[in-house]
Amino acid sequence: MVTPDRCGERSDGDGEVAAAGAGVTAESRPKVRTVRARAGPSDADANHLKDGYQWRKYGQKVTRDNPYPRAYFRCAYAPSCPIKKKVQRCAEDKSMLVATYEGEHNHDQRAQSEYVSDASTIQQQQQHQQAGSLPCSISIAGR
DNA sequence: CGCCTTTGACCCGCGC
DNA sequence: GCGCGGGTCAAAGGCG
Repeated sequence: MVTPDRCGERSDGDGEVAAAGAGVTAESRPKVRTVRARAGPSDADANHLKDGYQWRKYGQKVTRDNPYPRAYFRCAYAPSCPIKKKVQRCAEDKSMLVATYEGEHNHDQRAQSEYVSDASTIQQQQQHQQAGSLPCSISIAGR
């Protein structure tokens, strides 16, 4: 897809859900990471948004918040993964996808090596996540 | 043969 | 107490 600006929107550190770190403590800051990714008009990006993990779609529902259907994904690589992923489009920008990651992965992230050419890069990505700044791990732009 | 995707229905929780 | 919304699970079909 023509999405060179992979980090065009950046997740500004859970700015959507956590409402910025302004006085936000671990209590008001659940393990929810909201990542905004630019996707093409095609649903292919939303249906197979590969962030480095294997996801299995387990449901789709249309909410009143968004005129577009919201997709629910679970980690298919590790059934015991407590993480949950919700993907929905921007009501104002159908070309933008909002991925909400609830929880953390319970298994190794080696699946990410599929899209990362260097193992050391994985460590950098993990460090970035720990730091709280999501480096736009979405690789939809790679398509 | 295996895995993944899609649709529908059901259930639970919260709000008024 | 009732209603609405959201979320999850299950089954079937299709494709690789």
